[in-house]
Amino acid sequence: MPKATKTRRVTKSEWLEAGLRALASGGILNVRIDRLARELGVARSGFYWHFRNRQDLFNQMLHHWVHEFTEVVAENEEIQALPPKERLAAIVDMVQDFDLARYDFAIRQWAIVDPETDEVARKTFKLRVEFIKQAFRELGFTGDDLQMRTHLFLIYTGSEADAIPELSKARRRRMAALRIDLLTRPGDDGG
Amino acid sequence: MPKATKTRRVTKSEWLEAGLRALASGGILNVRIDRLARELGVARSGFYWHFRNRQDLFNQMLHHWVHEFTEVVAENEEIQALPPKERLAAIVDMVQDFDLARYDFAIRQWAIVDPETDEVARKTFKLRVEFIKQAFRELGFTGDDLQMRTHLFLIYTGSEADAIPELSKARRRRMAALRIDLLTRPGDDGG
DNA sequence: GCACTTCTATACAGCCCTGTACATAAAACA
DNA sequence: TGTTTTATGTACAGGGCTGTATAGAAGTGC
Repeated sequence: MPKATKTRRVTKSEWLEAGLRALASGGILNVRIDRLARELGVARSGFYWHFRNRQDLFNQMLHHWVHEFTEVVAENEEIQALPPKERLAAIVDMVQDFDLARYDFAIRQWAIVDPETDEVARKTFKLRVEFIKQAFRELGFTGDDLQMRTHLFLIYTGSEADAIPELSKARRRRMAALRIDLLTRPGDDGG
Repeated sequence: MPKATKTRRVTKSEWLEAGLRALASGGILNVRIDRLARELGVARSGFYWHFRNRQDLFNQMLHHWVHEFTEVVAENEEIQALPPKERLAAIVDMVQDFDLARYDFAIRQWAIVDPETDEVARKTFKLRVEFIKQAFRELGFTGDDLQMRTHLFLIYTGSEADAIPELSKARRRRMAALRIDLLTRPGDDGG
């Protein structure tokens, strides 16, 4: 029988995850070390063993966010191999299933205030744009039409969870299918 | 020649506007009375003459946000009189011209943390949904298709300024026209 | 000019939060 | 078992921010 430890121990990952939770629910200003410590049930001192200071945690949270989309979606070979329309549908599914947009909101707001975050966020969003644009390009869209469909897809997919939280999963799925149909429908010019 | 006043005077509106600016750029936690005072070039004491406390300012900021959309769009008789597709285009223009979505981001994040704000924000977003849905309904859409188009329009229109800030005004206009064309295009079933 | 209202500066008490120091406990490894 | 690594609790200094008290300055009406 394992003896119950007297003093709780918290790993670096736990601090990072607690920070990310705080970021998602209240923005970067809500990420306060003493509150994370209270939430984790320990004193703050352990935090400074894992991180130099608060800014260090911020940097690592940003880094985590940058790599999440890349690793889960952009470098996912199964998704890459799908034909474009199915690829878009798969991305919508993954964003929903893994809640991949849960920090986007807070990051955007953080970027307004912090230039370094702004630069990193811009690059990351640009990467997403290129990734989605490629799918629509393969479907034959070009120019403003291509750009418009890409933005419409991305903005919706990235904001749905926050903007429409009360939808049933079934209806969400039906509407996602309809949405992808509409977004991939040829234009008036027959292109 | 008007004598230069020695001590600057700040109206209630100025405090409110400064608070809203702080809200837009850093979320509700960024709204700090001493910072507003510094920005306005006065001491904090005047604030407490106009507002009971910080929460009182918060309430009035929320109230301001609620009424902005209603007064500028929903109660605008000229817009109401337009045929549905032109009405949607006019709303897109107004959101852009008056930057009507500038607090939406921050309000959504605020609502995550504060139940009262959540309730008010839900009602306000619901009002917008009903307003836009009416236009798509007049265009003949129903059911999931109606809901899908309404959400797609609203989420995009409400997030564009934050998500795609670097677009030229001309291109933004061209893409808005294309977008409305796509969103109002009949479905596969010919309806 | 004089009272009255409106707003301001200054000062204070108090809480929240960060970062550092340091002694100590628990786990990992020898 | 003893040593090293990995955390932990407690304590302290200091800045940030809120709300209150109070006296005074600037506009407003008479």
